[in-house]
Amino acid sequence: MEKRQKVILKEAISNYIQSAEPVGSKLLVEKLNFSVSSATVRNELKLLETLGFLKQVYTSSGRIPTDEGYRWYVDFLEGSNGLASVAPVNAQLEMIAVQKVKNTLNHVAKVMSSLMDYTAIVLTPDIYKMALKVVHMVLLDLNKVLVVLLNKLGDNQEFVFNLRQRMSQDDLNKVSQIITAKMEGLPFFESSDFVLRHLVKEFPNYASVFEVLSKEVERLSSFHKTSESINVHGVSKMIQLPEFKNVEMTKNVLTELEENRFLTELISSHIFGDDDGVVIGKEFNNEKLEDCSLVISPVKSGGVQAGAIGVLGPKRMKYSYVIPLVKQISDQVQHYISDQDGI
Amino acid sequence: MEKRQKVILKEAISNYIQSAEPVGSKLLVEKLNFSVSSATVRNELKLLETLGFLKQVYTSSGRIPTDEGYRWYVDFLEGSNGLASVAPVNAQLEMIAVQKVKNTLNHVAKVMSSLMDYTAIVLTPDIYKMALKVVHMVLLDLNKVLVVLLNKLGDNQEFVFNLRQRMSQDDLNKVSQIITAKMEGLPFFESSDFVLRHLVKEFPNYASVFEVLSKEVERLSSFHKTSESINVHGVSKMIQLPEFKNVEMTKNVLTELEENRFLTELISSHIFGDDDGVVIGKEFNNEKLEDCSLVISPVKSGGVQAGAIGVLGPKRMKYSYVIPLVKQISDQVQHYISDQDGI
DNA sequence: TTTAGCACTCTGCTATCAACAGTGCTAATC
DNA sequence: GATTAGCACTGTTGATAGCAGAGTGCTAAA
Repeated sequence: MEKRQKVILKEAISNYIQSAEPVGSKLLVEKLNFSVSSATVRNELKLLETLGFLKQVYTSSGRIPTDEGYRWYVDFLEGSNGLASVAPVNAQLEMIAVQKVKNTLNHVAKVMSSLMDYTAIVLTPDIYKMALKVVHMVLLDLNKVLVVLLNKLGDNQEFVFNLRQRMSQDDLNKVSQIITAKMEGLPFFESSDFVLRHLVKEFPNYASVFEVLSKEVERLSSFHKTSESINVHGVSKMIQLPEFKNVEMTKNVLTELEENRFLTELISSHIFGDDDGVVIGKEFNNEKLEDCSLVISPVKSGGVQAGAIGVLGPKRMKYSYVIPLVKQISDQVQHYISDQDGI
Repeated sequence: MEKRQKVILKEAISNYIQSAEPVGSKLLVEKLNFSVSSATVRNELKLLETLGFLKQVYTSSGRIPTDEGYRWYVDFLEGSNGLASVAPVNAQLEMIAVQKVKNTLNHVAKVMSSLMDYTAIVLTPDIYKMALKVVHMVLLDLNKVLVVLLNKLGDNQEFVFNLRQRMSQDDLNKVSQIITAKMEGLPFFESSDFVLRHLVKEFPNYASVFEVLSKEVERLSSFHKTSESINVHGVSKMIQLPEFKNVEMTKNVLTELEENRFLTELISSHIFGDDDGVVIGKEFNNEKLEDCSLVISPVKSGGVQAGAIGVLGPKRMKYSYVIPLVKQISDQVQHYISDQDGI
């Protein structure tokens, strides 16, 4: 592609992103201060159409970008330094200090959604894959035990279960030590089934606790697997955008946001891949989201996956703003999380 | 109002609820197997319109209910035994056993939304008003402390804070005992500021912990006050209903569901009132919700407020199904919660 | 009190038309 | 060979009109 074509394509796409109106040759000549006529631009546009970057809404309408067009645009922005640098958003993020990672990320999503008209998404840590650091068990009530799992990330997670027989806090301390010794470094929910069964035999006097705990963890796992680990903010602003006049599309997108299994898996898988973290239209491989785009950035802390933040909007998204914003915020959050854990 | 008028009004409203189409005199005669002509029904309809229960969409269209009409209808259903009895929904609710109340209620909302096309809302317990039973503090890390608040309801809530100086678990146990002794029965977040300041003087050797804790609680309070205590399921199904063709209305409702302060307060206040738990259209005193209705039922456990479940839908809601359903489910949940706490 | 009959009103759909934005093509020009 | 002016052509959009249909309100009779 020649330089002029690139300039025209870029201008056409960024114009459409702004106006949501198909752009024509005349407008482009004006915007670009070109010394060529609209007819020349028309020829170029036609070429860009055969290349698959632009399309017409109807015969002899102006052009709008195809998915491939957006993809080229995003790659172009990322290649050249077309991405605006975004000022840190300290002010609103400051209150996030000491918090559980999950709460922190949810708050971040709220702040982020206030900075644009799209939907902010956070994926909170996958507790199943987290390496255990230490287990604490606290006797809350006569027979109610709070289990606190502290992972290597410095983040904690709790759940409660009922004992069948009375135990003292001292006993629970011993049990906690036993479990910690066996499971340190392992992902708790994935390994506990095997380990606990083993412990039942090894420590017959605590067999009852291990059995109950084992069953409880199993039950919790199946419950957690079906429950949300995704959090969403700013839907109401997004659906005011012109593309959401289409009720069918709106319905589809909201459905995917509510029954979030697809998005959860997509984001999870993208976190570990090494792509640019932008998914455009058909790249979702999901009809319900084919009019949308998603910008994702993982949040790590001390080399461990702490979660991810992302932005879902129409394909006609202000990539030049959103991409650096998401990166900026994920960087900041990473610092906050690392700081508070002293890693 | 005479009997025939009541029959006509009831039939008109329930018909509109089913069809979403204005109902006319001819249709009513058919449906009711009346031995009178459509002209007679027309006269009655006119009367019902002057009484304020029905209105026309335009001159000489069929009738649709006014807010007052819906109100009459709901009161009528509740007065007569027009409310269908709903079979218990044990199957899906069984997995909720030992869980924190918050998780339980969220799960219930999901199940409930699967039973209809409206939005299920749950309000989780207001931690600010809960009477404290006991405080546990657990040393998680070198300087990280997990605070566990157990309330009279048997429900627990945790938060984490960082110590300024090293302390042993033994010290923390003492501190926990001191706080528990002072604050038992009080609402923790509302009282802790005052109590903790006092403890700083009373126990100089623990002054530092009490100070840090005090600041932390203050920070957490302001954070929690702005955070959600509401949870929502089934929006995507609801917006497929014909009333949500109107984009403006959809936008309004989604906004209120996202920035849920209004709904949160409304539901909270209704929990303690002694009305029937149905809010219709203008009764919201909120323009954004004036095309909606809300059915709420509180969830109590051992005399204490544990939260609330509700259903938000269009005014044209299947009250005869939703009202008993919500009550049925809230009863069931109440039993589950009470059972698990052994109260 | 009820009803048949009729004029009247407003919607919702379809067709038609003009304005217009923008294209594609051709032939002329640099 | 690249560029451009000119023009015919295409499809959208918005306004307007016409028409069938559903449903009412009113009147006069039963």
